[in-house]
Amino acid sequence: MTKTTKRTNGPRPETLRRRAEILQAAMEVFGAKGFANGTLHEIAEQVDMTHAGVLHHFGSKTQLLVEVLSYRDQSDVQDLADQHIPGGMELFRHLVRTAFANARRAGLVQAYAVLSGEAVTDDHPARAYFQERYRTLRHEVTQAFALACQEQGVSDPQMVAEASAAILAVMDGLQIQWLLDPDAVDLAKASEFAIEAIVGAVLDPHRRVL
Amino acid sequence: MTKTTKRTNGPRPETLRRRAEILQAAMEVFGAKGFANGTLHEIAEQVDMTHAGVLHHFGSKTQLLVEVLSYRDQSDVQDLADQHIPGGMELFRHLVRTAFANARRAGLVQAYAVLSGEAVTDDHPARAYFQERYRTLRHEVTQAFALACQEQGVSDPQMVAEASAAILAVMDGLQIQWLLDPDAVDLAKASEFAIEAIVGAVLDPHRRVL
DNA sequence: ATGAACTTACTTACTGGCGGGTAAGTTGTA
DNA sequence: TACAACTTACCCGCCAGTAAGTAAGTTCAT
Repeated sequence: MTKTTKRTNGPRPETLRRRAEILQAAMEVFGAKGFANGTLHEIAEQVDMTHAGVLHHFGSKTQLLVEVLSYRDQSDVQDLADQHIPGGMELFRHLVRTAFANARRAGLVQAYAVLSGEAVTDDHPARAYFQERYRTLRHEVTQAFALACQEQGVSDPQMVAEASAAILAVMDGLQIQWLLDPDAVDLAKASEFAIEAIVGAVLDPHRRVL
Repeated sequence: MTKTTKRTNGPRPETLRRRAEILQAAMEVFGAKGFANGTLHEIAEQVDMTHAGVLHHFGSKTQLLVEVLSYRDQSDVQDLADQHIPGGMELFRHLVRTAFANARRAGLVQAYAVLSGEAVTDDHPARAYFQERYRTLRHEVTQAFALACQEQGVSDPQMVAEASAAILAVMDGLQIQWLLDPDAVDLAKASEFAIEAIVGAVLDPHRRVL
């Protein structure tokens, strides 16, 4: 087994491309119709295949969803590989930039909005994924706060935890309002404002307005 | 037709009670499973009926959903009839109180979270409802800001619009995180913090943190 | 180089179950 | 008598999953 190990060849490159196409189509369909309501037939149609063909690659609809989610994460990580993952104040600026970028990617935004909503239903296959995702994101934001706070000589873990969750929450919540009524809400600007407000409140916590 | 006007008697009180039971059950099922995934059978079961019985009252599954939503609004309005609808700063305090109350009503919270997520899918029957709902809520919050701002001599319609959307957004977004991971997020406290931060930023807009 | 042995990427065809909707009957109540 | 509130029974279409077949490609021995 020196060079020509007869090991099961990883799938051919053409196959990999095909799978990526399916994942892409699945993301679109689940985004447009939801997981429960989207059908394998519709996904298959988009890549000129039968639904049985899709099942050949992914085994089951549930498995397909799982792979859609992890695939997207994987490519995101890859995109960030060259750039470094920003920390401290730079992270907040990064989040704002993301909001601006999202305003031009309604499809993607809708997919995450729909699926995260569905995920809170009983025994949903994406529940674990979103649980983990939020946990991770909150952790990252918390770290950023820790760095920023220490520079400013502030420290209040409880408040930072609340603020971290809140920042992710505004972004998500604004997306829903924006998807429902794009003209009524300026996704990018509103996200920027809210993030700034929350970060500001953490760094300068001497206020009581209510 | 003097006393015994043969006018279509409003449905008998017993019937009204039965319908209310169905609406209640439907809210629970749609909340637990989503609209697409929840079944008439399951709803009917909860009120000891067949699914055809439910259809007898509401005609179709879609119609049932619509009536569930308007029914809930109706009772909410009724509950607030004695109390006055708060305005100005009092509204923000009211929202915070609502968040505290919601932390003890996971079922209701889940129903709204699930359905508002589903509503952004293509041609969803609840889309119009949520569109209108958010429009109304934003308007109310905007009014409250207008009042509070004029007391403080601030005015920036653009900012107020963003802040209004943002406040509703945080509340919704936090609900999702909380439903996914109740131990990781303190719904009430985080909502309070975020609302305070955003209101604070509007009333004292001389800051630039990013 | 070539053909046999095997694997991969599908398709066609079928199934089993479900879920919403409908039609026709049954019972109770005004 | 007439209508309201159901139930039973049925239909139809959809959809995930499976099984079996086929046409390519890959591997390998010769």
